[in-house]
Amino acid sequence: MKRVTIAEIAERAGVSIGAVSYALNGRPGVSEETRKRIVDIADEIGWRPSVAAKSLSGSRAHSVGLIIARPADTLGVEPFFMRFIAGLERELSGQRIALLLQVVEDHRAAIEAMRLCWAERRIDGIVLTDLYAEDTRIPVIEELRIPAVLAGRPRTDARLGAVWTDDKAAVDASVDYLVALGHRRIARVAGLPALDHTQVRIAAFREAVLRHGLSEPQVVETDYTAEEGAQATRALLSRRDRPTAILFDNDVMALAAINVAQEMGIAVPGELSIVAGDDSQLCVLVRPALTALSWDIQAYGLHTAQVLLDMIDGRPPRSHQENTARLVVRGSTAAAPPA
Amino acid sequence: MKRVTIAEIAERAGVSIGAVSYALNGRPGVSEETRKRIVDIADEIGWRPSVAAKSLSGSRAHSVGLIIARPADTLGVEPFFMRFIAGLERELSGQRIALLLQVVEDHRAAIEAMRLCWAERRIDGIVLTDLYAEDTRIPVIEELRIPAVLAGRPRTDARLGAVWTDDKAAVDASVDYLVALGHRRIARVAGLPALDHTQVRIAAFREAVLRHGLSEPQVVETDYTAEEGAQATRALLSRRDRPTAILFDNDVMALAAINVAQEMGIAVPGELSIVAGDDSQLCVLVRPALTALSWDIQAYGLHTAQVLLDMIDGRPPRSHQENTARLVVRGSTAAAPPA
DNA sequence: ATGTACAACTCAAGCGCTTAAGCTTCTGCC
DNA sequence: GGCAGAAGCTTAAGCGCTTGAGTTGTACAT
Repeated sequence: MKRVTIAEIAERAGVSIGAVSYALNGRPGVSEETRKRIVDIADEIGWRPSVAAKSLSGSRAHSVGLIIARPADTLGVEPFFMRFIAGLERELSGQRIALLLQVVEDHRAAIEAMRLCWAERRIDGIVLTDLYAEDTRIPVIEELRIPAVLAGRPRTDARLGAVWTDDKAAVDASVDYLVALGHRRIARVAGLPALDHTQVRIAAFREAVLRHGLSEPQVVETDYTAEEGAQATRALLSRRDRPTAILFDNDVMALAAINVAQEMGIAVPGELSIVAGDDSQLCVLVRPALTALSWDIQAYGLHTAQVLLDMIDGRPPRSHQENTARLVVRGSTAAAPPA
Repeated sequence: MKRVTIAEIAERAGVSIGAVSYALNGRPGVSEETRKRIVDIADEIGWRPSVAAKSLSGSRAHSVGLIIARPADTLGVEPFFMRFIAGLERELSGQRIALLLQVVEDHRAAIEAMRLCWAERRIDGIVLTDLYAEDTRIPVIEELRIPAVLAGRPRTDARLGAVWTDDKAAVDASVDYLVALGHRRIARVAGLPALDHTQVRIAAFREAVLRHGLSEPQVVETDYTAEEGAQATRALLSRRDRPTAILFDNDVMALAAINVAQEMGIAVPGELSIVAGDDSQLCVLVRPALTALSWDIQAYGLHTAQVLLDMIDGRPPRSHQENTARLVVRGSTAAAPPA
């Protein structure tokens, strides 16, 4: 099966292969008439550019990398990534850019993978997720000068694109809502402390609680798993002055908390209100349905891809802010129990 | 930033670039001594092959494609894909093969994406998931002669690899178990009827029910969503001779069923036993915890990649059978209520 | 008539690697 | 001594495309 190349198009059109290249790439150098003839022939014989040849001469790989650094078994539970990827794709596929996915264990492995992909000229740019407050990947990105976009808060110290959402506002809204319901003892079960947004949210939570003049804010840090979520909840609910409302950093832990409360004979939402940090189908399916912070992850992916592609095209890095998550109220929150 | 090429290695080693190529690819044509010298220099200056150049000359793209054909919003819920991908990766990354992921709406779009990727020489092979009984992608794969592996039952009509699991045995085990618990009216809420394994499982279910001499098997087909799962459950439970046990084709629908039963005042597992078709963290987190068919999806991905890579290397397509899913018994199943 | 400018091409080098074919040595053997 | 054969290289032609420099042809001003 012989490959169809521009040489064949050139021959059929009776022009040089250079002219064909100009024509097919929409650059000046050929008359509109010739261009049309060439494009028609290309369509007719079903020509497609060889990415390898394009990359080799044009120095563009026509792919971007997404390197997810998480232990494999915690991945399945997160509905986040598939949605995010679907969003990325929506932008990338239109521009004929491929998405190179890698799943690795940790940041060390991610850095190695990044270096390799870049050295092999497999990718033109990279999407960084799960940003740490101190992220070892960033210096490497800078050193290698890889176009990169952060799925998270922009950094002042780096010439990187960023797509982010106002975590502080979302936390504020949740706390305000619970306070309005009469809650005075509100706790937070946070995710991985190393993650940048975990810190932001914790800070926002502290501030909001103090702003309302409530008692000393209680925060427990976890690794996002159901196990640690349950454990944290158990600890909080065992205290004498147990909270009447808890904010969780994702949905899985919030769900685990419902079970813990049931175990301990604490009614949800009668005696305990629960707010989940991520919204997913899970929140709707469970009983009581979980009040959750909801936002458009697919749009997040889409915009992330847009910012990255802009950078690859040489435009300056942008910083795009997504809409703030909305609090979707369901059955897991109610007025605080009478003191 | 100049790229490090084999030309530089050749210069440093005082040999021709041809010799370097032979040396680095472990082919005969250079002495062991020279080879070592070349490899050392390559390591020292941090040389990495340009995939583009390799592809262009060697006619291998060093990537495989995974084109997921599903509407984006149903993707998030499925823990399947992330696990599967993690498994694929475990094999691919070791061999420096990249995974090209695409998410498209339907099979028509998937075919288009396949054709394009192949024409552009972006991929060496492809993984097919979500096989339909009549799958329009297969003729295209055959026409283009793309090395491909089916994540599903082997087809006799195609020279394709396959990695699969014995769905019939798994369904049999579930039915046997329920019958042993005394259930005589068992129903099934199946997934998408177009999917090949849905048909296999339905057939297995019918056969098992009849084998046990039970009443006419009841099967409802759905699209896997919680909504249709709930609706199907509601219909089944509204019948005069309502089932005392229902098998679901995934976990989300089983969960929806728990809610429906609660709505209708039917106790789970007291009056109704529920078995979920997929196992995920969901099953453990919900109350009652769901009895489910559990299997190693990551291994499934791993083996799928192995079979595909073998084919790409020119070995004949293999058909590998995974371990049959085990029934993990949790709180959602119990002895049948007394007649 | 001559020069200038520009559009529309052609040419050929080059991207980084593979690989068949050719060229030197060196060894072994009759 | 002479020759086959092999080991260990080098050479150069690709792979399919881009792109800067060069060429031709036409229109228009001088």
